[in-house]
Amino acid sequence: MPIHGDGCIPSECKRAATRRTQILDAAAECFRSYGFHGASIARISQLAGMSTGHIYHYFENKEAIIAAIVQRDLDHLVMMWAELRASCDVRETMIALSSKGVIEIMDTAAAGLKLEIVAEATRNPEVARTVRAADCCCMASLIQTLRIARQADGKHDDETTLIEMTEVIAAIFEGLMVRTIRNPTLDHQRMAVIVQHVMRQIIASPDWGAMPQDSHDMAAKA
Amino acid sequence: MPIHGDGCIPSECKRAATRRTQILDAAAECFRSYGFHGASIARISQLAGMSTGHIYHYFENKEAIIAAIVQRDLDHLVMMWAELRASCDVRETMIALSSKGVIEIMDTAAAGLKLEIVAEATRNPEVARTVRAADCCCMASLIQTLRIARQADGKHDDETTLIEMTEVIAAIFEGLMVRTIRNPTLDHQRMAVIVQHVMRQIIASPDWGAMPQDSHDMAAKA
DNA sequence: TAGCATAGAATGAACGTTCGATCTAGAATA
DNA sequence: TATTCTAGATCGAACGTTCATTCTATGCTA
Repeated sequence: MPIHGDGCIPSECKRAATRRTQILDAAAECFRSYGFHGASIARISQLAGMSTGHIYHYFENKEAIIAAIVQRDLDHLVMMWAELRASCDVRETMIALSSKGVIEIMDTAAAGLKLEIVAEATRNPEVARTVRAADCCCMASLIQTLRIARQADGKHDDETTLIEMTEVIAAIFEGLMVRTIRNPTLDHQRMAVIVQHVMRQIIASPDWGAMPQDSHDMAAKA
Repeated sequence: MPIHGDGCIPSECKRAATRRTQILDAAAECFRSYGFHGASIARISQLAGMSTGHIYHYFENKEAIIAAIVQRDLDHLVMMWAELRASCDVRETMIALSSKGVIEIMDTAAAGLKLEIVAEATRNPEVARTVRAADCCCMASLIQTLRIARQADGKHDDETTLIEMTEVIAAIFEGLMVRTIRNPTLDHQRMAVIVQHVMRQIIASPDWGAMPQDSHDMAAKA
């Protein structure tokens, strides 16, 4: 059993943690370059600077490495949203940070791994569960933040409106991740400005409960 | 050489086309279920109802099958946009069709393959080229459509504004594709209504040239 | 009979994983 | 302090499997 129990000396734990991080960094890079299934343990171990067999001291199998990468990536996301929610002037912070968020989400290398994860979620139930759990956390944070921002405008919405607004915001951000790959000529700075504008619009918009609940358009036929 | 030249009899061509379609359908299904690299020729051939070796009569190798799948998927997309542009009452058609578009893009099975393709585009240059060429066509269609829709409102925008609005619209659609995977509880019909609303807002919004060209916010630090 | 369609076995490379051998650093002992 | 002991860290070869691709043989059709 490579996983250390209670009796481990701190220095040993630290070494193990370092090794694990090494492996995950190498794996992330390989997954980015070759995809989850295209990346081999041989390549990962080579990039991590250790033998192939040694990988199995820290991870049960390749699936476990994928799971750990997904978890680590999503943990980072959840933490970011928690920080935003902890800010004092939520409304302006939200608008200001949205620019930073756009620049970050449009980073091509990072986008590659994120999309790999989402694609994997459509076929790997365990990855799907992890992704959805993290999404719940992030969305809850964002909903809470939006609620406070809108309350600063004297608006008191029902939960549904907040959820829907949050979903649109999330869709724009995650959509930009896809856009930057489909269209690499996209001006990131300009998109950041536009998203700020859209955020202001959404924060200032009237309660979406007023929107028609059903439509008699072409969607009904589908 | 398995690729047939000019001298082929129509019935043979038809047979070959049918076989090719069979293979592509099976491959699409396998790529959806296992990913590009996780899907084996053995599985594809089994689902297509033929031997593994026979696949190579119609495609040079696995890469060629991937390329053909990507091409076919994108051709369909390009055709859809061309149809929209050919419509007479462009503005209302655009708004009405956006609902249908939302429902279609939120189909989980189809989303899986589309995301697989985008993820592959981040690491496979040939797939990237195909994806970007198709995106150019689609976006040009959408820009032209938006121009006509806004002209119906008496608005005459410069190219940059149209491009930017189009990118935001595209981001929302492609973002919803990701959202429906991250959050399967999302109400598709409701999202269709909301997107219609957003489309109306964008078509009616003033020229985005008025928006500040640069921002002195946190994005500048990045 | 000529030529294409098809099957399925054969091939060699690459894969994930296992395993026994070696190394190393610190604890225990003398 | 010098020596021995020991457990985890590390290696790299080996295993069985699966992969993409090729090859050969057989059927079918015109």
